[in-house]
Amino acid sequence: MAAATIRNVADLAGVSTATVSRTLTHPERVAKATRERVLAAVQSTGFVPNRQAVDFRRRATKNIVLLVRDITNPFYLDIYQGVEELAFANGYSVLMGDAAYDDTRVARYVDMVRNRQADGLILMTGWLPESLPEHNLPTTVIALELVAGSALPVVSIDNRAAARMAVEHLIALGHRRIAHITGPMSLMMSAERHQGYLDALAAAGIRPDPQLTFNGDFHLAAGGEGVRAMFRDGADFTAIFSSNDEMAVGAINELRARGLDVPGDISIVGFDDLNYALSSDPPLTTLRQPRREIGRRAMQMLVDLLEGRELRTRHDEAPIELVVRASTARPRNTILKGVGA
Amino acid sequence: MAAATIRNVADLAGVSTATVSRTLTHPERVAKATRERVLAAVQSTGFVPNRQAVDFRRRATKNIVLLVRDITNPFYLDIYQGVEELAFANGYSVLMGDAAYDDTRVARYVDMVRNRQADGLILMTGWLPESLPEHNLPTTVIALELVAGSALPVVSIDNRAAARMAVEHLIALGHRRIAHITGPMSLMMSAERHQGYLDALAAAGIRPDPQLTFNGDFHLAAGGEGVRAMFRDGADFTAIFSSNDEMAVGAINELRARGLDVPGDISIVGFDDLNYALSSDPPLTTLRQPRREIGRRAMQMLVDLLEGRELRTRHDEAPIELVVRASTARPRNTILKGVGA
DNA sequence: CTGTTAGCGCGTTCAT
DNA sequence: ATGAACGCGCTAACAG
Repeated sequence: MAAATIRNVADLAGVSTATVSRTLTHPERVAKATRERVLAAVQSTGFVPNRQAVDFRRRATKNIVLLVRDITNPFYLDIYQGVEELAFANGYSVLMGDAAYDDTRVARYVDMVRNRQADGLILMTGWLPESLPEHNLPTTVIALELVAGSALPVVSIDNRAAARMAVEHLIALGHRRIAHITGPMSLMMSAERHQGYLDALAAAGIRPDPQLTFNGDFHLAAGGEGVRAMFRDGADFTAIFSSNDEMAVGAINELRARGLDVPGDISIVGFDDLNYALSSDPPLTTLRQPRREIGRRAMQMLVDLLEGRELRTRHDEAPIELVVRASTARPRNTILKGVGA
Repeated sequence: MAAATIRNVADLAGVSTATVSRTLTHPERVAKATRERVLAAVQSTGFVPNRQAVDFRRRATKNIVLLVRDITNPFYLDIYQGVEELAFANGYSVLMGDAAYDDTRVARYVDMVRNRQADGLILMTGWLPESLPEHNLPTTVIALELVAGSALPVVSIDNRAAARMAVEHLIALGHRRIAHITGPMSLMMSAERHQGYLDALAAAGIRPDPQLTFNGDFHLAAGGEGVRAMFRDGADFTAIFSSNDEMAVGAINELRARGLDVPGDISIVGFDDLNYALSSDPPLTTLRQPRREIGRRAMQMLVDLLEGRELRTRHDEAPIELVVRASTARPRNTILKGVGA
């Protein structure tokens, strides 16, 4: 049962291959009678166009590459889902690539697009190898993981404003000694979140204490390390803003191990709203990113680009929401003087 | 800077396109002098073979589809990493598909292989639509999520033996009233794990109590539901074996909410060793699956199949390890009569 | 409206 | 050892 080709269909229907092709791609340009004859032949042969041949001829693959910084981060899953959803709706398939913090891997995935294995690229690495100037890139959209100094179209969130919102929540509860566990400072978003933290402090007239900033790496262990480091330095704080949920959980576990209560002794706000946030004990107050929606928008942007449509905007910003759960409360032993609630 | 074609190279080197092609694919069949001339021309034109044309000609795409049951499950991430690692090393790319528990989606991804968008398939759904008899499948390897009655090559673990190991650990600690929160019983692995649970009980001469089995669905909430249901039924137990970590965490949270201590009052063993297990409080005793290695092996098997090599085995079994952490301990108020430790 | 003709870019016979 | 010629399966330009 070798797959039927357009030739078989043409012979069976008594027409040329061109007519079969037309019937399938521009049915309105074919006489009704002919069309029906062709369709019947397609049916009876079980003909399915060879996608490889079609794509070769059209010089398009209908594949796109979604390149992420670190595939083991569950964070990307919902984004993938959003991307896949819109890709599917537009007839595209998604190739997921793992940059794994490695320049050569990024380069190879970019080459896949150049070599016509894919039509476009959604970049979520947060960086671009120096050897790859962006004007030399194929059709690309950046999602979420901003690349410093890039002029490529992007779908993101306002990290600075979001971080500020989180810290303002703590301030409104009455906290003034607030620590920040950051992400890797080489990533633009980490710097922006730290800036938002500083913004909130400044707006409340709180002088930032350098001892209360710990540079983490987004992994669980960094949360505990941060807490340990700050205690070792004799730091004094009643709340922590962690730049992601994973480190927040690490921090909670470390605090617990030291006999401290969350939020009784220390309040914690995370960032992301992963499953972690819900399954942790106590459930985490955190910033929810509309990940799936971000995936959708990025893919829509890429499709628009690929099909030559005008872009509504080159910098799309998705909304962030503060989800208040049980890991934040008023500080103990603090007399609130008309601050917020 | 239109991309150079083989024609340009041939002209520049003063040879035929056939010779250029040969130089690139079978260098030994070309005279040294000619070869060097061709290679120089390749250099100076910056020629890179058009992958689409090559693949079309060779009738291969160098893509494979990794189809998972539910993409939002972080469980698959490490497997993906292993698959991608070996794919990358062998010049393949990975298309990750989300079956989302939906027959038509499975069929669609299978069609992608049929339509030559990919060369092969790694199936991790745990089921196959009835409309897709497996003899009608493209080159396929099953990983981890066994399909009942399938004869396809597979990389998996011994779920039954692993579950037995977990329950024996509890028995060795002195537990005798042990509950089991299962996965969806429509999945073969859930049934196997339950069988392993029964095996361990039987070997220890413990009569299984139907009241102590709760059918979950692998989601966080099911853990809590299981605990609630068993308490409502007046069940009496000192330990729980949960068929995955996520439900184990759900169970812990529910027990805590009822003022019970883990492992003081109730011991819990999970399955998978996801991040959940480490980040939970207390850290979870669980069964570690070598996920990345499983991914590697499955991809190696698929590559072997695709390139016509002999398979070492059609049923590869990866080793499982019991990781003892802090969620299990001896039962309170129980006098151990020479049982294990 | 339909058929003929001409490739897309490459790998591979089959001669030489 | 090399080149001419062919074809993978399909679509698009051009006639008719």
